[in-house]
Amino acid sequence: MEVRTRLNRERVLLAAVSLADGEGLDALSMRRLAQHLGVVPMALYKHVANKEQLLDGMVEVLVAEIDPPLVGTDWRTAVRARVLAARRVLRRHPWARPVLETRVVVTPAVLGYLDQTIAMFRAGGFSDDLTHHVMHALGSRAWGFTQELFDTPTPPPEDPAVLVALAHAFPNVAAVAAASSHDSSAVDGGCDDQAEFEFALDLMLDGFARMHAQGWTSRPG
Amino acid sequence: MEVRTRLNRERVLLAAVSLADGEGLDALSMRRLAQHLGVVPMALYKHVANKEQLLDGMVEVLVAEIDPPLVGTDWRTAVRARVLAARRVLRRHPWARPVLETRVVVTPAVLGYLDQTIAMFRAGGFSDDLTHHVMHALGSRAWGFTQELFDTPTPPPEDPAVLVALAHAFPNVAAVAAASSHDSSAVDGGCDDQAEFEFALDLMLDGFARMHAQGWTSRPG
DNA sequence: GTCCCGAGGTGTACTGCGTACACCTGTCGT
DNA sequence: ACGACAGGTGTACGCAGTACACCTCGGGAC
Repeated sequence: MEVRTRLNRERVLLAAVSLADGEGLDALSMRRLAQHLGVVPMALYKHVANKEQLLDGMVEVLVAEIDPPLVGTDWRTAVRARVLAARRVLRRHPWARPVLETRVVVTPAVLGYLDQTIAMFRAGGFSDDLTHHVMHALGSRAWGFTQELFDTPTPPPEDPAVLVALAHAFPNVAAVAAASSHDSSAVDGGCDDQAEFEFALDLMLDGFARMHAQGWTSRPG
Repeated sequence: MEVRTRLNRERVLLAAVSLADGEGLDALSMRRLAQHLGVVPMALYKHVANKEQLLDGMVEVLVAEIDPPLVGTDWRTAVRARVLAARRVLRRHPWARPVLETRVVVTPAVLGYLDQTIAMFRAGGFSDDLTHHVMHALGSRAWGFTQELFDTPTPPPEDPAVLVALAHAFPNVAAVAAASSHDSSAVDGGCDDQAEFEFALDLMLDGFARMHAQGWTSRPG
């Protein structure tokens, strides 16, 4: 179509991100990506080794979008802000979660992010031992997402009779679901993801603070 | 080969589980599954609607393997035991985590599991409100797994020079990794997944207990 | 005993995927 | 002016999931 500037790794990665943003992860095939770039599929392989490395590269782009760490605050504020910053990025790019979940090699960009997060705990006086456990406990929450029990929160069935039957078969689920839809923060019977996320995050941060204060050690001698 | 008994949904699901157990999730294609059953691929579609529902069915099989809930104990013991029971099942079936992560509809089997777990909190006197938040906070941990930051714990590079360079570039990661490999519970420089899991689980259960004791409510009025 | 009907198994075919491999082409250092 | 080589091309292969038309039995109704 237009004047086709030379391809390069960055152009490929940005196009991939934009395609995944716009049309979803399923639409991101090497073929479709090439088409978007006005190029033949195999041309991409001159810039990324394979699809796996394309996805790795997309994660690089992602990480670069996360706001830089706060400086000059206590560990808790810093960690909380950083995690929520990561979360904002992930929410802008819905494809990011499944992609992160399936990464298998740790790229330097990812290592850099982890390093900065770890640095916050260490700067806050956490022992390396405790920091290690704490990072594991955070798990994917350090990226700003949680694996929910299920993605779609039980699409309400058309037939009210079905709903009644469900409520009968699973009374506890029903009761709790009812409680959550009375919640003021919820929009329409669903629940507020952000509030749930922060609830759990603060729960963990509280726990971390307490253990830190008590001089916790993995060797309970 | 042998006398081919009639196919049915259960035989298909069990064969799928066994194939995934033995050869990994990647090897589980409709074609290969059919082959294992001595049948043509399209025959499977008489018993499951499509691959997605095959995977849903495999989760049913999984859930059925989880030990039944303890009765007559406090909520904390019951929840802890149940989650660890789920974890044992998941560890027997490495394919289960990625499959659970990608499920999109909630089948009755899954709802049943959730219902039982929710019941434990409610029986322990948790408000429906708190129970709701607590279940979200548990997230995938209720299934006995956590999304780790990355799967393979940084395969140690052959070249020691690379390792030194990495340690230089990411000093905090390096320090914490070093601390974890001194840990007695770790085997060979890696870290003990089970210990990390229980650490985080107990952290959350502690938090839950504290909030419950304080009569926590989502309306901080 | 005959017949038919429907559940269950078959065969063929389509689209789309990732990517190997051989090839062409335009640019730049000499 | 030329050769090398980075970057774009074309063709092809194997594997996926699955639509659709077909065949084949085994068992109930008469």
